[in-house]
Amino acid sequence: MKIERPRGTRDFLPEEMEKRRAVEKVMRRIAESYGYREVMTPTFEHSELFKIKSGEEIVKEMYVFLDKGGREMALRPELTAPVVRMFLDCCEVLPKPLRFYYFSNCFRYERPQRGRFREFWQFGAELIGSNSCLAEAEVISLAYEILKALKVEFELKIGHVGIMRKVLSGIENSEKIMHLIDKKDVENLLSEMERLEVPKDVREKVLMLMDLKGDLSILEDVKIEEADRLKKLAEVLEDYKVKYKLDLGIVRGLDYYTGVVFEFYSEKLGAQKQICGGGSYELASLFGGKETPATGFAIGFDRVCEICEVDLEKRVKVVVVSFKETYSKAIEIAKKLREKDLIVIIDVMDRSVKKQLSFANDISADFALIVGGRELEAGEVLIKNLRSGEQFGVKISDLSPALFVK
RNA sequence: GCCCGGAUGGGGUAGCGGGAACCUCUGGGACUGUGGAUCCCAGGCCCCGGGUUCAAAUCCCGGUCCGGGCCCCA
Repeated sequence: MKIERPRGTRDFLPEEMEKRRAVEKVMRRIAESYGYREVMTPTFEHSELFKIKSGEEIVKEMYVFLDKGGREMALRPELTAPVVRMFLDCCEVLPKPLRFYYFSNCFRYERPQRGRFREFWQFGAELIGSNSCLAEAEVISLAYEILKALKVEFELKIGHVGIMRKVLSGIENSEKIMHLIDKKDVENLLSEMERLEVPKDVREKVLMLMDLKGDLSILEDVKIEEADRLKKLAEVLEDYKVKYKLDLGIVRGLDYYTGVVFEFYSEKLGAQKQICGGGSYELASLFGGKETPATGFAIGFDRVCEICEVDLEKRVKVVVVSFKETYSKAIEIAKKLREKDLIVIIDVMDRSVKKQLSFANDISADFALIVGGRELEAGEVLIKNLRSGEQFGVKISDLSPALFVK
């Protein structure tokens, strides 16, 4: 019986890994250029951590298990909660603000489909300790620059939970309304507001705000304090040269969001269009720590990999071709060339010269270095350019990486 | 959790009640010191379990996995 890969997981072959690593490298470099430093948290946490953040129901969507001590654990379904937990465990006294980034795999027990897997990767950043719109703008700019550097085509939508919350303040059970607003489910929204006996002026305001989309000017007539915050944020984003679209219909029902919320979308994917999401939140006090404002985002790494373009690092690949009687010399030469940063591959199948060259061709090597007995007598080896077919002898003492330039 | 479609050598496909075929691939050889072409030899498959039938890759049921969508999306 063959053992199969678990549902919703993937194997990555070298070609794909090379792209993923290249993408990862771009993300890291940009995050670091903003002063963000990498952190890493455990693959699993007490399931309680995620329940506190997202509610009891998410247990259904998590990989939960009891450890041998009977503790209930969960494979992390996301990284914001663990990072905040880590912050409370050991970083509360570090100079604020803290700038962290992370890149790790996460696990969710969901029905897989395009762009959605049970094991997936998130790249994200959290700026902890500031609640200013300058902090929010920086975080948005970081996500924006990363996606731009990867040549992703996207749309950035920015909203603010405070505005809608203000309008709905005093209305009981407003989470459901917020949820329906986020879903853009107008029909059910109307009936729900009717059921909750929401005053007419509030209903009209909700519907009006929901449809407000566009640039700064849409906020002109919104006379709510929180709108001024969004306005200020928008102004700073102009300085960052970030192109965005305000959308007050983006809300999010969860209580820990405190202000700005934003989402990046790409039309190149299927049903799972969102490639990045984030916002300002206050989780520290939920987890039993001192109230601490923070802003962060998480990029769906797998989705971005599907639609982005990166330059792959090209290292010169050389196959050292040898004969039985020259094999030990070939190893010696291969060793030297590897130290000079070339990729050097040597036969381990006791193959004929023909097969070794054929193999070099199959793996798209750039050069073959033929270590032959006749040439060795003159202290030489042959370098063959596998693209052009050109071949010439060179003294072993003169072997330098410069000879292997495509 | 729900709906639709699918699963045939390592990869891509044909067959859709009665001989499992093709392309590619992998290893070796023709050619024992020179790759890409050609030819030869070898390797390996009907997703799993049950049922119908004289006979199942083929029809039926259940499961697993994949793809698309719904729900969800922290």
